[in-house]
Amino acid sequence: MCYVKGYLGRVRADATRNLERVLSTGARMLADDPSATVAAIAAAAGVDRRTVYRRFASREDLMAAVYAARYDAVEEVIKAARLHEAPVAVALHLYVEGIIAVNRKWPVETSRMLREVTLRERRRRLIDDVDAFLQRATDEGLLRSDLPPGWVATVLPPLLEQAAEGLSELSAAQAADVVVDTLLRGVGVPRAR
Amino acid sequence: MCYVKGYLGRVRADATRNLERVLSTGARMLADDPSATVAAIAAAAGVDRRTVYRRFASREDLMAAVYAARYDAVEEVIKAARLHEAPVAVALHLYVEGIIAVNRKWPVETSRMLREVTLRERRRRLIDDVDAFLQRATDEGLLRSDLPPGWVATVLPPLLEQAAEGLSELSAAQAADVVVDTLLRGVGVPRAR
DNA sequence: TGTAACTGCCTCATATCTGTAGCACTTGAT
DNA sequence: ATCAAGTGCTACAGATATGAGGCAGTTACA
Repeated sequence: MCYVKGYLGRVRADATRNLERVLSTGARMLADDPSATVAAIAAAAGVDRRTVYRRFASREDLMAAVYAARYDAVEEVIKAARLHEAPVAVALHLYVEGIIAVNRKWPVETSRMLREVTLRERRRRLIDDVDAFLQRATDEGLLRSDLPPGWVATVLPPLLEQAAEGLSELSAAQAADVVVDTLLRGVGVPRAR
Repeated sequence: MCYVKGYLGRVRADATRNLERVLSTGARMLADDPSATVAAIAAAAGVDRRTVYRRFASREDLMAAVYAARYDAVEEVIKAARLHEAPVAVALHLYVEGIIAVNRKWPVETSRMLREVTLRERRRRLIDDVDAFLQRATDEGLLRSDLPPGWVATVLPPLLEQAAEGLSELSAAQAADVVVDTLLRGVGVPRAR
């Protein structure tokens, strides 16, 4: 169990700052190498290893906190994009732009399963939300309906991941333009028919 | 140094069979979890851990052999697709289908850097080959030229990876149809203009 | 059938990572 | 200024992974 949750007393400002540093640095390190040691993460965050263990009960717990931080951001993006009510074209663009930003801030790979049940449920819900949106986008005529089921849902996450790091010189909004454009229209030159 | 390389004496048939089992099983295991232990790989291959170490000088050496096996397959695909001479549309389809098959047989993630210099050079050369091909495809009017440089090259590998495992009920050729179609034309419904 | 190659199993040393403990010290809030 | 919260440092035990040695037993090939 993470020490931060449930802690209701007074917390010093530098303590929370250190904690955020550990979280964001940990996200970067774990994204780069999922088997990064706690010592390496602590060193990169400019913090003693012991300090990490004072905040997080275990390495697994730290990872869970990183995942949770990412899921927080993703849920906010989905909420802001109003995936199940906004016009599909608008929602898609908002979602793409938001997730690219999230991928840059929390670049962790969440596909690797984690023991914590609540996290897996959150992940499942997020996937379901996006699936439902893509279904709606198909029903409303934005997306093609002649593709293998789940193909767009499968392709979208890695696409957003590549956009986050591959289009690093572009802002999230600009990168979203590229992604949505190439996703919908493809990278091929339209041929006269 | 891998024991197999440079070994010129007589080799028993079951020995080479065991070696192939270790390689392919290792590829699957390492793809699933890059930090899979040698013991786990050996157990999954139905072989003693000691046997693995008799063939490969170290864990790193085993990984290098797996990478090399994948690169062998990729190079063969590139050669068969005649990336720098065949008509771009044909070459693209052959390449996509071939790499999907390779991804299914050798699902290892090669993006993680390895110490061995020769492997990095091979990787570099493969990337350069594909880059050159994509440039030719753009010059010849198959691919759009108004996209950020390198965007297609960035997107293609993860796309082929997802196709290999996401479209598992399709053959490599059928999956290639889907990939090429959605890559060139996109997943959006073409709008009247 | 005999021989050489190969394997499985048990063991061992070494290294590394995890998680915990105690103590001196610094820093922030009041 | 004082006190409590928080940190850095050193050290330690336990677990686990890496390689390597030895030996009996088995299997392919002549």
